[in-house]
Amino acid sequence: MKRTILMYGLAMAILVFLLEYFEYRYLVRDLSMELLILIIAITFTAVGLWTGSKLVSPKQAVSSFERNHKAIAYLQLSHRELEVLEQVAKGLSNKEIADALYVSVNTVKTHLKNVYEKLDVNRRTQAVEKARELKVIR
Amino acid sequence: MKRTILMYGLAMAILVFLLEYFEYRYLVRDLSMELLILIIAITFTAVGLWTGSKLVSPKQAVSSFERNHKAIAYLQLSHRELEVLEQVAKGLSNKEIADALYVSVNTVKTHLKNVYEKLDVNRRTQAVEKARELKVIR
DNA sequence: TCCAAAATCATACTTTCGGGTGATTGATCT
DNA sequence: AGATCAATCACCCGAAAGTATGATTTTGGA
Repeated sequence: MKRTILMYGLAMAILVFLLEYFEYRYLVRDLSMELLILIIAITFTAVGLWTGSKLVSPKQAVSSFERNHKAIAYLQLSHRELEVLEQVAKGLSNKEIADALYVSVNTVKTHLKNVYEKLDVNRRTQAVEKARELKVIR
Repeated sequence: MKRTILMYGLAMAILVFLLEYFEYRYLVRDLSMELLILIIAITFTAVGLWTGSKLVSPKQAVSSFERNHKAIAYLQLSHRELEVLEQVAKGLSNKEIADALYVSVNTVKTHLKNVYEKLDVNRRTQAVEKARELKVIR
């Protein structure tokens, strides 16, 4: 980002210098003033476009998921509850989650029960829905 | 898109004209040649940036969801099955889906059974997962 | 018009979920 | 030392979800 801006500054300085020096000194008598301006205009439009694309494209390239820690804190979701919720989102059954986390099914159920309460839902599908909306899970 | 390009062409023509006419005719003796070039360069860099943002931003502004009709066709998902799947993704229960679509719970179950088979899963949560991956549902 | 696919519903059965209640353990804070 | 909370597990029960099988009606094309 900063680098792009620096690059732009540098490129612009060089271009100004080159245009000034070469075109002004040697071409100004051969080329018409209109044509010179046109060339400069096109050149810097291109520079602007290029710079713009450099500045903008990273934003859309990154698949943006930033976990909403504020929401998690607000909802008072514990670490374990969050883990279980993530497994649910992957489509696992309680049994599978239990095996994955090395706990009993009953523990998974207890965690899920708490999650449902905190998210104010009463089904795993709704919990996943809501957690996604709140950017609590991917 | 086409409009933006047209706008750019028009703006550029006007700017070239203005710069040519006013600055060249009246300022060229007051301003140094270097300064004139600098002004033009900055102006068209700005134009380039603006145009670039106009051309690029729509892509990222639109929350891109294009239903993958090929996947639907490949999976042989019927219209009704897709509808049920969408309701499931919203977190509704079979009963709620039945009410929403004016059919019996048994019908919903039958549709879901077919969906599971076609998606090669055996739970609603997995079905939603997979359907999302395949861009079959939002 | 006829056929195949889609849509509908039913019945029966098994498994999974969700809700309720209660209990133990370990860590942290006061 | 006592209070608090996260994490763990158990048992029960009813509701929901999923499986299997079969049947009827609609409907869109050949």
